[in-house]
This record gives sequence, structure tokens and C-alpha cells, in this order.
Amino acid sequence: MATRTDSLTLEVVELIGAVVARYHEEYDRAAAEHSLTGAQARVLGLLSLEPLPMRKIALRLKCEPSNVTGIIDRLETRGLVERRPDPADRRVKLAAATEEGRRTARELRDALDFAREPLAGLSDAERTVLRDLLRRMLGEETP
Amino acid sequence: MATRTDSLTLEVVELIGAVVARYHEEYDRAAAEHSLTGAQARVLGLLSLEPLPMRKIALRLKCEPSNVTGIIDRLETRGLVERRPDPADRRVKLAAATEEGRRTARELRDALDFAREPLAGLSDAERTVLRDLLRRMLGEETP
DNA sequence: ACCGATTTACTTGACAGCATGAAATATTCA
DNA sequence: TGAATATTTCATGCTGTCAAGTAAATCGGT
Repeated sequence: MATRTDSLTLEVVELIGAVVARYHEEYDRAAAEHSLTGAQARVLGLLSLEPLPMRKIALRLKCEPSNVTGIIDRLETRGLVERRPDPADRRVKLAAATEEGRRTARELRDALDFAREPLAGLSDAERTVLRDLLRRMLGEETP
Repeated sequence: MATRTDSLTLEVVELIGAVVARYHEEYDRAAAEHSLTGAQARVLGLLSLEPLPMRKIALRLKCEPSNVTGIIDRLETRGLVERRPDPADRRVKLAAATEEGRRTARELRDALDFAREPLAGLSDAERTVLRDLLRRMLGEETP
């Protein structure tokens, strides 16, 4: 298709690349302020909502379960996360954020300027348009 | 500010997170098809446009120069990149894509479906709107 | 114009984190 | 009992940082 060579599409792709870079910068910067890596911050964010079995963390991160072991190890060492047995299945271990972990996750969310700064210049109407375009891009038809 | 708690903004931020995840999936998948890591693919893409001194690669990647040494080492081992002296300054080494490197970079770009698939559902008018919104988000006022 | 001190470019080595894959253990389920 | 599942451990490779080292350019004072 002509899609690839068309200059408008190329520019949009380039802009998306810039957004991706910016997103990571902000995310890693916010994480580093709490001496966390990006991966640790991401997992802590997940666990601040609900405890999860290791297996499901791996699914969300799209990585091997053996990798999650190490990430949870580091968070656990720092007292941000704890492992609990799952009463329903003694094979699984639930990773849960501790009180301190939840607090850190909250501070992390608050420190993430990405939500505020770049979007601040857009009106509500523009954000709605952007939301709908992104939804369509991602193939989730507007419900 | 109310910006953070407003649900429209939150949804847009979440969608951007999804775009970021999708972007990486596609990028890493395309790179893996050529047995390259994401970082290697990124550097090869840069060098396929023009040779660059190690220092500038580090600037573009926002990482330490010592890190670039290893990435270029691996690409050089595979014959995709070569180091050349800079005639103007004997301290600097220019990394340049070889013929095979440029070919791989081209195949990589062609295999990157991100440009086609998610944008394919959008009309030209919609892409223009998206482009302008992204530009404003990134703070580059439309020239 | 020269020379020593500083700065710049790159590399090396040590170390931590993320990621994979294979093998081991414990538990569940058919 | 035997197959499947959840987690961990181990070996390995890549990315990233930082500190130290080498080589080359540049600057300032004479």
C-alpha cells in the first residue's frame, strides 16, 4: 500500500515515536526519584490496585515468569511488596503491595507529569478528539 | 490542578500507555526477526541515514557513551556497521552502516507494521488532526 | 610560536537490572 | 498414577551506569 511512503503517515509515525520517547523519559525519571527502575515502578503500580499471582504479572508484562521472580525479589527486599500464599491453590504466590508500597505508588502517580504537562495545552474538545482517534488506532471500537 | 483527576485526561493517558506498549511490541518483534535487539535496531536505523560519531549516538539514545561502545561492537561483529576514523579529528570514530547494514535497516523499516496497521483505519483528514494534536502535545508549535 | 594544563572522545572493567530458556520442585487435576 | 501448572534457580546475553585509563585537541601564558 501507499500508506507507508505517504508523508503524512510518516510524520504521524515519527510523532508517535517522539511521544513514546517522552513517555519513557517521564516514567523513568519519576521512578528514579524513588530509586526504582521502570519495570519495578510498573509492577508496583499494578500491585497497588490489587494483589496478583506471579503468573499474571508475567502476562501483563509480556515476559517470562522467571523474570518476575527477580523483580518481586527486589521490591520485597525494600519492603514495598510481600508474597502471600494463595489459600485456594498452594502452588501460587500472591504478590501484594505493602502499605509503604501503596504510598510509593501513589507518590509515583502524582509525580508523573506526563498526564498534566503535555495534555494541559489541549482543550476538553481536543482531548475528546484525541481519545477517539487513539481508540480507533488501537482497534478498540468506541463502545 | 484538576487535570490529573479528570477522567477524560486519565483515559487519554491510559490510551497513550497502550500506544507505547504496542509500539514497543511491534518494534521488538520486527528487530527480533533479524536477530537484533531493540537498541541495536534503533542504532542501525540511525546509522542507515548517515554515519555518526559515537558521542552523537549516545546523545540521541540519551545514554552513556560507554554503553554505545558495546552496541556498536555487537553490530560490527555481525558486519552491519563499521568504525571509521574521522579525518577531521583523530579522537572521534565514526560508526557507519555497511551495505548489508543498510539493507537490514530497510527491511526493518518495511517490516514495521506500526506505520500501516493501526493508522490504516484513519482517513487523511483524521491523520491530519492527529498529527496536529500530537505536535501540540509535544510542544512543537505548528511551524 | 611553544608548552603544559585542561578538556574532549572513546574504551575498558566492574557491577546491577532485565530478559530468555532449561531444569528442578511442589501442587493440582484428570 | 501421570500430565499439567506455578514458581524458583541457574546460566547466559544485552543494556545501562559509573570510574578509570588512553589518545588527541585546545587553551592560555610566556
